[in-house]
Amino acid sequence: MFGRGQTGNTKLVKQLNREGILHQLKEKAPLSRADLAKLTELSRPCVSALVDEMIHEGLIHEVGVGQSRGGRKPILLEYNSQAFGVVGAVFEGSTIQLAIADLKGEVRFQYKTRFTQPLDGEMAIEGVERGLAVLLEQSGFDKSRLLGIGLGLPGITQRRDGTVSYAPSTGWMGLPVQKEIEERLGLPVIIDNDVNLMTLGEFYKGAGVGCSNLVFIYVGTGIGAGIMIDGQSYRGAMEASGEIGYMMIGPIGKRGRGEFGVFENNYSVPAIRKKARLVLPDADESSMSIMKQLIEQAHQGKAGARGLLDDVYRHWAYGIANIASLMDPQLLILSGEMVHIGEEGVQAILRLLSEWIPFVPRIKMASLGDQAGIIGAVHCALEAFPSRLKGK
Amino acid sequence: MFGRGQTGNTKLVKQLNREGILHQLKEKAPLSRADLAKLTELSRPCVSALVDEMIHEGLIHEVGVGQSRGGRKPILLEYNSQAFGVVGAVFEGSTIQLAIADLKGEVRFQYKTRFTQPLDGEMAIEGVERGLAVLLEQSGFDKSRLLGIGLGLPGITQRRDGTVSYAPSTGWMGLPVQKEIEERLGLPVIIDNDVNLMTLGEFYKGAGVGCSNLVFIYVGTGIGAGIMIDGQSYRGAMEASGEIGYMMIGPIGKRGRGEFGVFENNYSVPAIRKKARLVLPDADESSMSIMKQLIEQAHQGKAGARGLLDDVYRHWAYGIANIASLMDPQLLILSGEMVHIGEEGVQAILRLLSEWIPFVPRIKMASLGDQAGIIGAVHCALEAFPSRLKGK
DNA sequence: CAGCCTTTGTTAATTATTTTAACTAATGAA
DNA sequence: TTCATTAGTTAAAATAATTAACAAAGGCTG
Repeated sequence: MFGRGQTGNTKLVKQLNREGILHQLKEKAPLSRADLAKLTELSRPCVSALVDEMIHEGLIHEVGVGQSRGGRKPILLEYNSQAFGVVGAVFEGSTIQLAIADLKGEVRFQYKTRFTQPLDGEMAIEGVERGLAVLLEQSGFDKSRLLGIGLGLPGITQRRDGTVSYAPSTGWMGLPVQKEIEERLGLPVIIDNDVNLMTLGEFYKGAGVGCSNLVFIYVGTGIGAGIMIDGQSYRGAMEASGEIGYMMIGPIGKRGRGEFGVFENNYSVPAIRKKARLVLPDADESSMSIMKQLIEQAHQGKAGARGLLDDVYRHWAYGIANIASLMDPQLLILSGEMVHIGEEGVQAILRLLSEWIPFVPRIKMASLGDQAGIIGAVHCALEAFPSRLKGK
Repeated sequence: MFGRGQTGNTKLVKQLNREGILHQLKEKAPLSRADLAKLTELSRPCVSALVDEMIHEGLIHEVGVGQSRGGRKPILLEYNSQAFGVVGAVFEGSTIQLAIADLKGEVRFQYKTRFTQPLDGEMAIEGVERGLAVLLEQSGFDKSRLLGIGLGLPGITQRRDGTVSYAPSTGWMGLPVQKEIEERLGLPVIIDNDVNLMTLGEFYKGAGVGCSNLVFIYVGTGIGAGIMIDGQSYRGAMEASGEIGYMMIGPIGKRGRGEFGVFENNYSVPAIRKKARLVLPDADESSMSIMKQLIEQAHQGKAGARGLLDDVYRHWAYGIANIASLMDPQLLILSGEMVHIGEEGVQAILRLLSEWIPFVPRIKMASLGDQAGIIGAVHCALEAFPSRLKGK
């Protein structure tokens, strides 16, 4: 039934049932006690007792009465998502994003700093400290109501010991980020890879809502993926899953051992930009999306742009085909630079896929933009520091 | 704690605890009641009660007393793995393999038929019926003690409805295998893809023992993979995971839509054999392992063989690199034709991998040979039809 | 608008299961 | 022989769910 030989006692049942009730309330509020009894398949007295207990603890609120369905009017209940809060934080290049969210994961207050230089470890940690202070002050949120911090950063993170184990781009390897920040801020911290958190964000609040089995692909400075299996983030044996920048796609060339991956060297944004320079000497070197430029120029009939565009679609499709054939996900979410290829680009990729693989997955664009990471960070904290432990 | 909002009552706790006790006994028998109390973190009276109940039901046996550890001698208990049995069955090309195993998954009786022609659906079903009859007669095993049948077949199987959804090689698409056999034999049936079952076999009894996070790769007539995540078989959204024969590795060429995959077309056994014919005109066309031949000839200094061998290693390594970068498995198990490459071949592949990816997974050869499938089938049945439900 | 049926929610008794504490049994070592 | 130790059991207490009965509140019908 549950596997892994875990045992339990009546306390476990109670916790399970409390969780069951909260779970329903988070998804389908407002609900009456009677509704909850039906949904959880618990008896009405049991639901009443647990609900009353949780109302006492402040986890649930009564929010008025509902319409009668031919009898006594139901007393509607809602999850008191304001009882506690969590912090989400994301480091990215030279910026730090911070947010305070409620227990539903809705971001209430947000803050962003941009530094003039790429963050080093010390700056980053100090940045979070100062950012949180500002956020608490401006919002008037009480720090004692914060359950913890979910923190996203580039590179491979070891969630267990809270360190960064591999990060060629930032040089933070070996940094004990979690411990440092926990000591400085006096709040529990959970760290995770930035792409994993974007995946979590899209899963809970974006294009992946309602889908328990998906792969999220991000193309930016690097290329990475996040995996949700059975509603749970899959991080791999050494927390290094989703490092698809290392897939063997495109020319292999010569490269230092253990540096950047082949796929990334050929089809990340910087790589495409470099190729574009050869094909489009008059290309816009601004921060404008390289894919938008390519598409525009291809529409104008420029053969070089058309050729490169097709090449990029083809190789991205290789990556997707590899992922789909191995994992058979319910849904694939495209993000980062990929969102700029539009419906036309997706169709081009789907056309290629249908030539190669028998089961073509559903493909959607990411819907949260650059908020995905911070929203994911918030949910990461909610997963790691559930409020129910507070009540006895 | 458990997620997914499931609820329960005291019955659930009891079942959980019974499972916990059985789980320990399956792994570490013989154990005393006191040992079990420590291992399961249940109280001694509780363990005693549950154990006595299961002894009554015939699930557990007392097997004498053990050495005293400074006090009263413990009464040793063992899981009564002979209480019931399961059947494993595998269809492969023109052969049917059948086995009866005990509750530990140890194969007790085995049977194999070879037909002169490739199996069609009707032949296969009749073959299982007759084979089981023979097996029951020869072994004297009582059919009423069989919990069910685990059945492996090539192609993509839908475990839910028990049909074959995709099988270009056998033409069994749409066949309601499960229902047919259940009706004919009066035993519950669970079906699964053959490579998934081999994976399960290696996981429970072979190279993957003790590793909860692995990918199994099979190269034979086709190329396929099986995935274990967190001790559970991962089958994907449409039960089509592990179809790595469709990875984009090697020349793409022209091919009918939705036929065989690119990787498979280039680096499966038939594909390699075809290439070998060009390089080695005097090659042995017998059933001898093509990799053994290649390696032998390469050792004799034949450049053509050496070149093809390196090419095969390189492209298999591409596949492995793709899998490892996406999934970060704890262990990779090589099987089928791959087991013939030996330590030397594995080293060659590992050397390539370490050039391309930062985290090279542990690699092992499959250890069960052609028994992997049938052993997996047996465990598949054990997972699907647990005996504990029998007792009340 | 009175009576009745329905839905919501609570109360009290019952049931299932675990735990705690105390006890018996068996054994090796001093 | 005695004592400390480990194994296993018994009886009472504790926890939490369910069942059955009831109270509260509202709509509908004649």
